[in-house]
Amino acid sequence: MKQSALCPRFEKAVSLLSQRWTALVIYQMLDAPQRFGAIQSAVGVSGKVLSDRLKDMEREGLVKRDVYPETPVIIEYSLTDKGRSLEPVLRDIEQWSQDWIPPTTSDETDLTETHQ
Amino acid sequence: MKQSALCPRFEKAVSLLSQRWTALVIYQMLDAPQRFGAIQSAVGVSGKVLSDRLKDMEREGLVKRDVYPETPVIIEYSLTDKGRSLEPVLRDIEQWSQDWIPPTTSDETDLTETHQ
DNA sequence: TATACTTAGTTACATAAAGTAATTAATTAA
DNA sequence: TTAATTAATTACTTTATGTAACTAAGTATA
Repeated sequence: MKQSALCPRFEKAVSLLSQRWTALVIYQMLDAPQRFGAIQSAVGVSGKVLSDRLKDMEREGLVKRDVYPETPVIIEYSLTDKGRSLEPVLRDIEQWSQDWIPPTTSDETDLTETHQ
Repeated sequence: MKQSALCPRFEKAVSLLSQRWTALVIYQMLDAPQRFGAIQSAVGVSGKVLSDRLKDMEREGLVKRDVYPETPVIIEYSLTDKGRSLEPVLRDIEQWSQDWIPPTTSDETDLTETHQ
């Protein structure tokens, strides 16, 4: 049991997005190119896993790594066109979460209700 | 390091969709309610993990499990409204995969090109 | 000059998740 | 009776993720 009847391109896309942290990291980078530490504290991922994930995403052509040889050196991660093209997917997920995930008690500013 | 600055509802939605197999199982069920074995062979997941995943999804209110006491008994899984409401997200991912994931050699019917 | 701090990681180790294969209970078909 | 099917479960292995300490290069501080 290993064969699926699904489109391999779709399966690939899903496997990219279901790597833990990948979607959150891309979402975070929609705002602006960012440094390692900024991404790390924004999404709450460990250094080890973020390091792995950024390498994966670079290999997949979703993220670009730029080294600015200032002093001290600045390493900045940004989305490629391919990475940025996931924005609609992430916005849909964001909207869905507002519609269907109940607010937590700390979300006190919410006035609208979720379904279900 | 464990705190993130992201919306907890969005984080929850992402964590649901980044559970391995969850998106593929929902996608598969968009067609029709289905039995365990049909889902299993359509998406190529092991029985153990599918069993876990269906329980998770039931607990999250995405999937409904119906027992038809025919003989032999038929157990059918279907999407709830909440589960079905993920369809636009999955269609976006599907479209993205067509636009950005290169076809495999076995995708010989493709005439269009991907970017990059 | 020595000490501490920051950044962008890496390493070693522990725990959790997923994969594989065999097994089960209920029922049916040969 | 024996074999097959369905919807799982169990035991075991492999992979992924998490945690915490560490590093190298440079900077700031005492």
